[in-house]
Amino acid sequence: MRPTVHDIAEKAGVSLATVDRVLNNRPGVKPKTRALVEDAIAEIGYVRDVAAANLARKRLYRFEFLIPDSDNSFLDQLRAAVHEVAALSRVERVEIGVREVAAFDAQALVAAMRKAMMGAPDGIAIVAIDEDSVRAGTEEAAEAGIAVVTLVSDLPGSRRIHYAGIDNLAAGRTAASLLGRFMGATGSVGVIVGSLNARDHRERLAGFEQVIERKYPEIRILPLIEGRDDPARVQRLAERLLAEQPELSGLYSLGAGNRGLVKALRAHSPVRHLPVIAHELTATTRAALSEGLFDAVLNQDAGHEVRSAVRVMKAHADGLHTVDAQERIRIDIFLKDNMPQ
Amino acid sequence: MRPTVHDIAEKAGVSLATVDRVLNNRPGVKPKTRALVEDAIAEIGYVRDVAAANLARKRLYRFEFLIPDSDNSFLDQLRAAVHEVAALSRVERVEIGVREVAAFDAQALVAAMRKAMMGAPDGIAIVAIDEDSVRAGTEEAAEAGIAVVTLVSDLPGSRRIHYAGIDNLAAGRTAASLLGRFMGATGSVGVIVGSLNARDHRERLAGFEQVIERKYPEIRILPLIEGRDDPARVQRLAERLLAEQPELSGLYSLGAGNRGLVKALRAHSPVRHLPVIAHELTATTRAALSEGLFDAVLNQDAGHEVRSAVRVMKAHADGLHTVDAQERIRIDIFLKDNMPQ
DNA sequence: CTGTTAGCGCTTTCAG
DNA sequence: CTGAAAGCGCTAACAG
Repeated sequence: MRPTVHDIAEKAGVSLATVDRVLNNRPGVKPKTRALVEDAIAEIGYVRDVAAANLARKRLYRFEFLIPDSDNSFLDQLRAAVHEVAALSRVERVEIGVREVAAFDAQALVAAMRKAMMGAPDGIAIVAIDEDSVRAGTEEAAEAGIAVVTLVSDLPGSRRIHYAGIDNLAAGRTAASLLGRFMGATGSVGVIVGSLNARDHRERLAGFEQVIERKYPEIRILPLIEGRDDPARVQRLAERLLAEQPELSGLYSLGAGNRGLVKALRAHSPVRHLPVIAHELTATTRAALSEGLFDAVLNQDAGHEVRSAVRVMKAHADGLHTVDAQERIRIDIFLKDNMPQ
Repeated sequence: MRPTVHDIAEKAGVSLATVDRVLNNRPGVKPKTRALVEDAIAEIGYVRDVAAANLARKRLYRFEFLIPDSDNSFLDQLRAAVHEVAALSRVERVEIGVREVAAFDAQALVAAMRKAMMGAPDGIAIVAIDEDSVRAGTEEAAEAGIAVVTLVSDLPGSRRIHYAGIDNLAAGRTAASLLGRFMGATGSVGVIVGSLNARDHRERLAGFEQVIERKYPEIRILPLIEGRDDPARVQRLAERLLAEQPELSGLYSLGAGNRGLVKALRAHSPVRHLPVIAHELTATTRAALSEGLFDAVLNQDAGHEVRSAVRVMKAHADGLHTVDAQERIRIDIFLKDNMPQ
């Protein structure tokens, strides 16, 4: 049997209460006694039974998820994932709140963070916006002992305890590497971004350019198209591109709004096939893969991200460690042939 | 507060003991009383606190992992993953045993299963061999109330409760799809298998052939090379292939023993680059990717597989459900540009 | 500063 | 067939 608090108490010749005080380093223990207990703990190789502790403590973990209110499929998945985890988690003493926040609005995000902090939760998960006001908000939370986890888009240089999302630089590099090959290492490639204010989009672009320049010097990157993740706008701009750039021989859509792109391509595809790589496996991109309109889709699994965020915040609350490999969010590469289901 | 057994007892007008008997459907309760309690449970929306139950019960989950004794990097990873999980799990009341089994030997596997069953564990994880004797062994275990999970290689048509591994057919298709493009949809492709007695290898091959035939009719598949997952043998056969097949324009290594392949390619690569796709991200394949000798590596994450197997067996033991999406093992596609770390 | 005691939600003897 | 009571490993008043 694993040693228990009773064993420590006996070995150290003190009461359970004192052991508990030392274990949870609460004040009111004479240094000498403390040392006595600590020695016993070490010698005996005690590990706390977190489940029993939580039971006695009636511990309830409370986390707040702040999700942008943008209307795109990936965020729908993210929201769905949060709600699913929330439902399942009630059984495990975790209570998850979800708040919608105006998208791409640092002020709104910080305001939402402050509001969330009022409830003194154990942790807050945010889709970060890369601005100093948000860093300051994170700092405030950290100061108040509230763990902040960034989701999907990171906030380097802040006191967030974890980033649950993919390496967007690597994603951009991967897209370039695949697309370069699909294009036969030559021709002109169009790049559709959402907004360069979003850090994840900037990073994808940087990674993409890096590899195209180094590895495919014969490929020319056409002037960027900013689709603002808006299907209608993306469609209009893509149609224009397809019409006006006869030498176009590849397309990388690194943001959202792919519904518009697919419409434009569908009208165009009878003319000639164009290698296309996009992000996030949604109903739209999935269909495009099946039809052969898209050649690859890079994906981040929203479910994994949310579960990982919860695991990390919970471990943090318990002062426990996490398995790094388990928390690394992968860049999934989907082709027509390995789509799930 | 969530309703507890006390609430049920009160509502049904019975004692805790009776509630417990009903909850764990143990005998010795008058049908009428049982119904009374069941109604109360339903009405009140009770969900058992598994942690508290386990504490009271001093529950200990015991699982046995039967791992082939082959000497290859992937199995090393798998073994390492089992030991890592074993170490971490002691804290969570799960005790994991590991036994080595002669590789590719159905008899040995069944014998090991029987031996493992003697200890009456809650579950056994096996790297299945696709033979009826193993199905029978699984049946025996199921009969004895021991859950069997297949790891890495599945055993369809058996009573295993779960398969923790990738879809090897899809993996083969994916390899074909990528390699076909990398080869420019034309030329001759060599395929190195481990052994066609292994179901996972057979399936990868089938998926590969399927896509090459349908999608790349111009590509010719050369006669199979059986490397038996043995580096030395793979090297010899690969060297011969490279020397004797001047029209060779692509290579798919779907088994292990890639160390030998890399040596052969390294000697060959100054001559001309050959698109190569292999399986499992190990030190060898990782280096080959970096060097540009391999173009892509399809991977299954041994850590995920083991953790998933444990989660599923544990949930089964508790009569709980699992999140399908979480337990699906993905086919990771690694290029030079998205290798982790 | 330290110890006693009564639980947390559930299971399990042991009587009746 | 049913119930009372003790206890799993830990925490939290409340006394001293």
